[in-house]
Amino acid sequence: MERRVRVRFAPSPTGALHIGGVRTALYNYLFARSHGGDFILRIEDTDSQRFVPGAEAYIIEALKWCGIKTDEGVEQGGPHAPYRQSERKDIYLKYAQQLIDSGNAYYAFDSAESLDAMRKDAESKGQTFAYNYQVRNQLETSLKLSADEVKQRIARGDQWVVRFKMPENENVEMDDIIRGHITINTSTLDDKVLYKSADQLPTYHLANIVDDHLMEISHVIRGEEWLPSLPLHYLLYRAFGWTDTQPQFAHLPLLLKPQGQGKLSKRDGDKFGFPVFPLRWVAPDGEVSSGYREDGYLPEAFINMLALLGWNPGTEQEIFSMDELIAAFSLEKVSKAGARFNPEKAKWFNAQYIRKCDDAKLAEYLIPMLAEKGVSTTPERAAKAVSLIKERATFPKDLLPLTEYMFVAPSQYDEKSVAKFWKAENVENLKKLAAKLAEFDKITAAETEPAVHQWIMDNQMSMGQLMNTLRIAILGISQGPSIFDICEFIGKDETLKRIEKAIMANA
RNA sequence: GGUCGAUUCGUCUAACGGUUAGGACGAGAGAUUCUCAAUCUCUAAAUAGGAGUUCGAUUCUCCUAUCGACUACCA
Repeated sequence: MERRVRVRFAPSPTGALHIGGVRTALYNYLFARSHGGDFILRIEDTDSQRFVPGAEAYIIEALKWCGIKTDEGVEQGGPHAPYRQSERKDIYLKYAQQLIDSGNAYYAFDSAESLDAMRKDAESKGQTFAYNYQVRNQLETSLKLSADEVKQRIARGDQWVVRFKMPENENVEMDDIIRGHITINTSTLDDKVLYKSADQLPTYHLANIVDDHLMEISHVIRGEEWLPSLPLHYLLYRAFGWTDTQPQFAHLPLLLKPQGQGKLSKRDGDKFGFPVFPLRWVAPDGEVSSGYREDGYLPEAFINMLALLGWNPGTEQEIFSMDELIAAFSLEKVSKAGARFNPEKAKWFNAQYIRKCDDAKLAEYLIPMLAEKGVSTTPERAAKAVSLIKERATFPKDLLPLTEYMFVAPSQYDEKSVAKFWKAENVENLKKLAAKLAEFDKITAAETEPAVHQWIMDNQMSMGQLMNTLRIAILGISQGPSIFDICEFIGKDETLKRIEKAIMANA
């Protein structure tokens, strides 16, 4: 009997979501959709210290921009609401108590200071302090205090936490969809805190297992940084008696910095000239980080690029729509090693998507940019201009410099181009060409161009020299799409005017 | 330090015991064009090292090296 696929993306609202987090969300989403399952957004705000206002709204907006739609979550609610752990705080203590009653957890009364002291002490001896089976019986815990003593201490307001009682010397056998079988001995693990006294909230470990269970999560797809906690999580499921419905796990490889060492961090984005965040983010301290959206990346390109960072369908296809990603995605094809982020390839993806984009859609980017330059035009004209140059653009902002000369006559002429082509003979021929062009009712690439080419050959002029001289007169520089396409676009009158103006200006 | 994980061109990756180790980005060269892009063609570029297992290892095992994650009353 197959369980319904239900996955969750469970970020902490401690800041902006970086692209590693977006990729985790994406893989969860792709997995859910490809199995006809549910994608749930749960906010894990159990750390009251690190909570950042605005972070949750950012996460929601980022997922929307990416086209990742949530089926249940903080925004739309659902059968397991609420989806914000701070609003679920009442349910966790009960489960912590259940673990204590079954002998799988205990109260510990150590103060933060005494733990610190023990850590320092161990460090000074060159050892690492671990709160485990070796030390827990020497410390103040409910394990050695009587039930009454424990009650009294809690009643009188002593600080306490609930810790998991990690079994001694037991091999935990685990399976990961991406990494395969993993074994670890519990003696290397410590008694993790499950419930914090500081803010009366569960830690990640407890809240995570309880909520995944309650929300009937079938697959946990998360970053590799969680792999070391996997045995704890397995043991927690066992302690609760939930092993039969325990989700399957898949730990994703990390995203690495483009240069140097280490995983991609929130700090290195703008240092290397590319964003690490999907959207622009202004931190509470005022620090601004750039975003893919604001830098001109199309969400489809961004998602396509991200999907292929650590996953590959095994074919040579590289351009995928979201639907195609859903159809092709499988966790088994996710690679095991960390992936270094490549900003150059990200640009290439964007250029591919600009090219695929509708002219009318791109015109929507162009029109306001032209307006800012004092040029007003129709959507049709803008779309036509875009169609001539869109394969040369990487970002929407490239559209303006690429089309501006189609709307405004050049006011200056590129020195190098002039030096190369603006010669007396060429200018004479240009004047003749202007007279020739004047004979046409209107200029079209389809008819005028072959006619002019024939005329140039008949008159034994140099095609390259004359065409580039014309190009300078029309555009001011020797660049751009076919010159007759541009002349057709600006029209016969404007073409002749620009030729005349160029001759005057460069006389 | 300990535990766990990873290791194919500069980068992302394919090849799940038998291939001239493939593709893409980037780089270089050429073709094309009225120019610049684009496009097309071509080139350089990799199995971390060492032992095994096997008729045969990129692929399986072990060791070494390197990188990474984790080692909080953070997630």
